[in-house]
Amino acid sequence: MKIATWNVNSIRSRLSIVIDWLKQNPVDVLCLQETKVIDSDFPREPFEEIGYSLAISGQKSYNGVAIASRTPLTDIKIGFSSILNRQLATELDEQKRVISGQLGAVRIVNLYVPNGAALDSDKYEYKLRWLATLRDYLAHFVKEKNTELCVCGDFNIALDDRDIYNPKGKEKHIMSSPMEREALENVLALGLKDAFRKFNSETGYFSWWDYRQGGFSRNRGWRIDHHYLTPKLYEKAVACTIDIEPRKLEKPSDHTPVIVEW
Amino acid sequence: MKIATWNVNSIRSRLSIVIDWLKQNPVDVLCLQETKVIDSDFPREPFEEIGYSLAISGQKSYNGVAIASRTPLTDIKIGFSSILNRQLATELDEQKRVISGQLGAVRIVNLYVPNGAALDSDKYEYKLRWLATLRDYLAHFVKEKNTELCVCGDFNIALDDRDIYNPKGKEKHIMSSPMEREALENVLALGLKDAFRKFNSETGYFSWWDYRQGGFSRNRGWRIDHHYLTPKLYEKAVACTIDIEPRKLEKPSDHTPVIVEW
DNA sequence: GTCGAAGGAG
DNA sequence: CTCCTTCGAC
Repeated sequence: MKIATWNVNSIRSRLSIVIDWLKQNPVDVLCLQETKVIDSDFPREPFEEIGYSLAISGQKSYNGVAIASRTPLTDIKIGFSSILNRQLATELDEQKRVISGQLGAVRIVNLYVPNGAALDSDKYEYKLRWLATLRDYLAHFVKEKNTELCVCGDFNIALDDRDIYNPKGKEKHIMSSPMEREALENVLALGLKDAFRKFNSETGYFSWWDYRQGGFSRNRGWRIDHHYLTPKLYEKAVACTIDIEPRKLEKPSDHTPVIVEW
Repeated sequence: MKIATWNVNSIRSRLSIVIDWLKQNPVDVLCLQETKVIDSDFPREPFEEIGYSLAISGQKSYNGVAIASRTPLTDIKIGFSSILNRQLATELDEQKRVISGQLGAVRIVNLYVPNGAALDSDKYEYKLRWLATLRDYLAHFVKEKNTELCVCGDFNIALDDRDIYNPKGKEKHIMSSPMEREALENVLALGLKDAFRKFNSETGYFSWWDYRQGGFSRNRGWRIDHHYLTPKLYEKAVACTIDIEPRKLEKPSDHTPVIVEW
C-alpha cells in the first residue's frame, strides 16, 4: 500500500503535472492540499479516467483538500465538525483543511495545516487553535478499536531542526517556532509517529522550497509534509520517500510529493 | 523578400509560438503588434539568437509594436511625431502604435490601428483622429523620391464586406462602420493598395477570429491585418498569404500571420 | 515566484 | 476567451 501526500498549490494549474505523476507513480492513495477550487469546478474526470475515485472538500482561492484513491474510500468525513460537536470546530471548518476516509482498517486523514503567517499575527493564534482542535478530532479515531491511522498532509511545521536547510534563528520563524512545534507534539502524543524518521535520521531531506530567490536550486528547503502513523502501522511501514522530480518541472508546485509504503 | 505582419497579443505570452514560427518561416521581416511590454522587458535574445534584429516601441499592458528583420532596418522612426511636428501627433504617440524603418529602397511601416471599442465611444473618435493623422504621416514618405512603401499591421478595419464572415448589419459594427472605412480609404488614396487583393478576390480569408464562443472553429473571422503597397511595389508583389496554422495551436494569439512577398 | 480574484480591454 | 494589472496569500 502506497499513500502519497502533495500540496499542489492549485489543482487546476497543476493538473497535467499531477496526472502525469500518478501515471508514473500509481500510488493507492494521493492526498492533495491547496486545491484552491470549489467542488463543482474540481477536475474530476482526469483522475477518474486513470482509475482514481475522489473525495473532495474545496474552497475558492484558498485551501481545499482532496483524496484520490484506487479503491473508493468509505465513511468520508469532511471537517472537524464531522466528529466534534462544538462551535469552534464549525468555525474552523469555514476553511477547508480536513478530509478523511476509511481504507479497510486504516483511516486516511488528509490535512492542510494553517500556515500562520507570522508569530505575532492572528493567523498564528488560529494555527495553534486549529492544532489543539486537531488533537481532539484525531483522539476520536485513536479510540476506535481495530482502526489504524495514517495522518498526512502539509503540516506547515518542521518538527525538528533537521527538517530545515538552515535552522539558525528559526525559533522566531513561522513553521519552526516552539509553540507550534509543541502544539504538533501534543497531537502526536496521541500515539502517532513520523513515518519518514523510521527510515532516515539525517538532515537535508525536504518537501517544500520557497518559490522565491531560487529556493529549490539552492536546496533551501523544509520538510513540512508528513505521514504520521499509529503504532501498528508504523511497525508495518517499509518505506517513506520524497520524490523531488516534480519540483524540477516547469511551473511546479512549491511542494513535492512524499510517499509512505506499508 | 517576405514581409509578415502578426498581432501577437503579448509577445511574452506568445514567445515560443512566434519563435517556432520564425524558424519554420524565416521571413525577412516580421512586424509585430500588441507586444504589451515595455522596451526593457522585451525578450530580445530569442529573436537575436535566430538571426533577427529588432526595432521596438513598447508600452506596458497595451499596444506596443516591434519589427524583427534579418537585415537591420535603418532610419528607424518611432511614432507620428518622428515626422509630424504638431501637438496631436505627440498626444497620439502616448500609445505605442507606430514604428517604421528603411530596408533598401522600401520603407516598412508597422501599425497597430486603434480598435475603437464602440461607434458611440470616445475611442471611436480617437480611431478616426488617429487615421487622419496616419494619412499625414504616410504622405511624408509618399513624397520621398526613390522610396516605396510597405504599410502593414493590424488595421482593425475590414475594408469591404468580403473581409467579414457575415457582413450583415456590420455597418453598425466596429471594424466595418462606414466612417472608419472612409478614414482608411482616405489613407489609401495616397496611392496604396491592398496586396492581398492583388491575388484573391474571394471572401472567406480571415486573419483574426474572436477568442470568444469558438470564433475560430466556426470560422467567424475578419481580415483586418493588411499590407498596403505603393504602385511599383504592388506591381512587384508575387504573393500575399495568410498562414492560419498558428491560430490552431494551444494558447494562440487571436490573430494569425499574413505574409507578402515580392 | 506563483497562485487566484476582480476589473478592464479587445 | 485571453490578455494585463493590482492585490493578498504563502
